[in-house]
Amino acid sequence: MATLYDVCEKTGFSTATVSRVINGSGLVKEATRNRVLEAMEELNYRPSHAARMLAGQKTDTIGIVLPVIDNGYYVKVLRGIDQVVTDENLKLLISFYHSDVDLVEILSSLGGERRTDAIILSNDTLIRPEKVRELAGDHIPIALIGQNQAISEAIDSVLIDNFNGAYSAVAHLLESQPKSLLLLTGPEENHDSQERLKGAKKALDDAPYHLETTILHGDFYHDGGRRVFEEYIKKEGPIPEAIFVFNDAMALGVIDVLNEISLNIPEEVQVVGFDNTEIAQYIGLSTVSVPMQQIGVEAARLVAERIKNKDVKPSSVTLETSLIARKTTR
Amino acid sequence: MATLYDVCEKTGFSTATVSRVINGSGLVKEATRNRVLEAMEELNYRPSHAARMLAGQKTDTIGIVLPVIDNGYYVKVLRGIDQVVTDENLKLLISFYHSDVDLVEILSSLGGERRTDAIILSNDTLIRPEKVRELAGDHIPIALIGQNQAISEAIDSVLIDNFNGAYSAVAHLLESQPKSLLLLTGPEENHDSQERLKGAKKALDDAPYHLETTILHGDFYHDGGRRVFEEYIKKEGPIPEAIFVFNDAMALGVIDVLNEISLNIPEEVQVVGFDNTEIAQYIGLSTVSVPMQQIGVEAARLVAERIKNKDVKPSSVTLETSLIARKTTR
DNA sequence: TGTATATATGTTAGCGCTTACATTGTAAAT
DNA sequence: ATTTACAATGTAAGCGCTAACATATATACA
Repeated sequence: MATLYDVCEKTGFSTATVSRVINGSGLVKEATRNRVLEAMEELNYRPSHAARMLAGQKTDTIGIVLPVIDNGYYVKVLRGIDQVVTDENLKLLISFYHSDVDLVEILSSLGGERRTDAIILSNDTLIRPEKVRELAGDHIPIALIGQNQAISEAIDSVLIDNFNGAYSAVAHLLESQPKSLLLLTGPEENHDSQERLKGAKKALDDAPYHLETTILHGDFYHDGGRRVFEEYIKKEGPIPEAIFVFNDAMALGVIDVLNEISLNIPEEVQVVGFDNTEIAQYIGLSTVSVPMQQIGVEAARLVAERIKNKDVKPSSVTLETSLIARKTTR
Repeated sequence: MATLYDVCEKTGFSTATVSRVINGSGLVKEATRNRVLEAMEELNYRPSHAARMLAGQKTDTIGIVLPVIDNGYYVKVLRGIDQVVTDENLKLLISFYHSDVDLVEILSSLGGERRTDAIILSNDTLIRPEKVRELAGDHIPIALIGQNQAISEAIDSVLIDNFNGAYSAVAHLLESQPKSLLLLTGPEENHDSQERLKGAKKALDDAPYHLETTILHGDFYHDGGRRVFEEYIKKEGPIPEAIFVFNDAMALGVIDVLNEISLNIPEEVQVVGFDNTEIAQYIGLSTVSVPMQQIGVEAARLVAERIKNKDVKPSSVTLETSLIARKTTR
């Protein structure tokens, strides 16, 4: 494996000069540059990333930590990140967290060991910002994806407008004046879910008439949503005329149940989800669209910018959500 | 940021000893180890990954290069890889390739610059194995995912049994003795598609009766499959009683068309796909299941093993596929 | 021709670890 | 008490770059 020294030897130039042509920094005579380039080519030379990292104190890579990715959601986020990572000529180090691995361990490995210049943290499990900083080594930029407002003030973050998304979902449902409404939320401690609930309630407050509404708590998973809904209709009897499910996965579960008991959608029951997943598109579920890829883009931009320009106050960008009316609502 | 020297200073031990406790290599007295550990803790010391890479000549990370990942397919592969990566205490560097980026550039950056100890290459775009080796730097283990046999002999690889998957798909279709069969393949130059075609033809050869069969070439995308099928039925008239589509995405397109012209599935037309994607599960598409996560696991194992033990002959593992009969076939 | 000013290149000291090899400590064997 | 054999620790030379600083060379201007 050829080193920079080999290039020096072959061309007769010093390490400084060769380094300059590699990095395009400093002045180098055209002829010199060419001879060096040529030698590099002939030797099939490639700079050692490790050495550059060590000497240059930067890694040219950003880390992303995601919950297990089955979700489909994060794939798009990843795409968005990749977009800017490619543009900025960075690399992407990815870590998943799940029961087996410790978030703490991941963060201190990516940040503390300086494997990455910045971290994008998609944080489902709540974690305090000071803790994040401490772990990651306190000097390295971090951006949070989809975290709550309180944390956002201390750390760069990209949020989605859960409130308005939910608001418009319920408003849409109310257009046809259903007599009863069911809200199937996510886990109670989940921030997205909380915000969506607020938005939904506000829409109810703003409604021109009062309607009976029930709130059920789910877990954001298909089967969980299905089960909760199933149990509810078994015990409580009357099926609501409109249902706002706080994510698409659970909405699919609800629709399964509805189909099984042969209720017509949207004639007898209307359903709106949240996320706009691929399956939602495919089966024509009315839902609130979340700009997943854009989330990735913004998060990556945030940290890429922060790498270049460290001490700026944390900023938080909130991305709009929008209702997509399809076949499960009228 | 504390360095190893700070730990030395604080404890009075030499770099060698401290390094030993960090790496658990060599003999260290229990008392010494404890004092060092303690000092590391107090200083909040974390070894610099860059320095270790440079000194130790290894990166503890493996690279994965994937085509744009929208696919859903690769998410699972990623999960599988993550599984072993977590076990083996490695990190994962991910690169996507698409029109914007050069596979050549990716490989020489991951391998040539020694950012990774090994590379897993999911190779849709054919590339010659010598080329891969050359680019990646010739010294670093590479595993191919889903490449063709010829290449597999020169490089570690994990394959899926396309032939038997397709065979059983067609065999399944033939059970109900349809009078006509349509094969909607992938791109003609695609290796998976070629193998599936072979398997399908063999099943036809082995069939107890002869039936009219048509072959159409698609592109593995939903819309492409839809279009090809639409054009076919417009021109050719008679709808086949059985259709084997070479992947689920296109199968979904076909089913859309079938629904639009109000044909009953599976009564009038049966459809089998390939891949067993999430949507296929959801809508009940009969299909051939590909053990995607397992592919990731095997690929990662292959390279992890190869990192430890370089000069072993390339091996190739082929994973079984299996037919899953659901609602689109009888 | 001398001096200032840019331009082009070289010298060298790290960056923070690992590891071969050298040294010292200590308990068992003679 | 001396040798022997490990066990425990230390010394120091890299690993392959970057970049501050020093130097040399070319061009401009007086």
